[in-house]
Amino acid sequence: MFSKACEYGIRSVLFIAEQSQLDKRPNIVEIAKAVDSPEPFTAKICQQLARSGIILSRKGPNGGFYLEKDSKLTLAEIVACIDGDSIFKGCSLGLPQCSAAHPCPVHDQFNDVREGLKKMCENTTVTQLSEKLRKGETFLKI
Amino acid sequence: MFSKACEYGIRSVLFIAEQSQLDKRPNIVEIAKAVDSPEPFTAKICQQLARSGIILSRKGPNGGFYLEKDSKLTLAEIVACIDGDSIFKGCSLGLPQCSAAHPCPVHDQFNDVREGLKKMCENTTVTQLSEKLRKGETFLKI
DNA sequence: TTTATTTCTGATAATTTTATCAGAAATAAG
DNA sequence: CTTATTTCTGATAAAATTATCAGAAATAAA
Repeated sequence: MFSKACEYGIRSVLFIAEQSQLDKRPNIVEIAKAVDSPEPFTAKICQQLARSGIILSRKGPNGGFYLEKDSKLTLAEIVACIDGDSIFKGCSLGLPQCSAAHPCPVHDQFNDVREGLKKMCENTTVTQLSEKLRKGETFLKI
Repeated sequence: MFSKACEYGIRSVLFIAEQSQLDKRPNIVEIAKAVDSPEPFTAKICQQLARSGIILSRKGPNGGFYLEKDSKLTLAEIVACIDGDSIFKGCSLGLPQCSAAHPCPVHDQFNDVREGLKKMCENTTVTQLSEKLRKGETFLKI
């Protein structure tokens, strides 16, 4: 459903969010270890997210990645930053011109699924998810 | 959401279904033209589908691809044949062990979406979709 | 001001997916 | 039986994604 980059990206942001709540600023080594992802690739992804302002970063000693204190970040924003919004918008059969007026054969069927996915991603906040993580109710690796 | 191969595969099968209803047996050249896909790549995909018994094929003059007369083929079977069932089953964050007992942070949220997608694909038949296509209510290219 | 630490940047490599090609195997039709 | 047509098979090429690496830029701390 998502690219590997996006999977690593979401996992990384959730870990960063959890650590931010504890006033920590994990670096790439810690992040990659925590979410069990390849370190240099994860670095690329975090840099992309930081460049887009999705997460914040600080260079130098004791630096790392972190989130704004009252971040309202949603899953949808992370996905759109890494994979683009074709998963929310694009035609399931890859037709360049697919719309209600000129629908592909599965347009109606997939519209519901897609709309459900979109709404869910827009309504799910990172804070909300990292809270469960902190409580040990959910897991980021293995 | 789906791979290019799967998109081409679904489009091809829908065209084959439509033509089968008219007692025709389109060959690869006709299929690729009708669904606007690269011919050799489409051939590979149709061969894979034929090998799996999803569609039928006949070699030689006047040969091509076709469907059983009373085929109950669903979208789910095509997708599973080409992309596998990870879209229906796998963890959205790519964790190898993700379950209700050991859930990833988005397990519950995505379970609903995934379940909706699965049900829809299992309940949508190719015949049903090709019927609309035949009536000109839906389109396979551009 | 120097040093250690860390993100950031650009180049490169490996793998997977997408796409192409040539020729063998099968088969219907003449 | 021969020929033309078509699927089928295996090899190969191109592009995209995934992954790695080396060094520059920034910055906190000594």
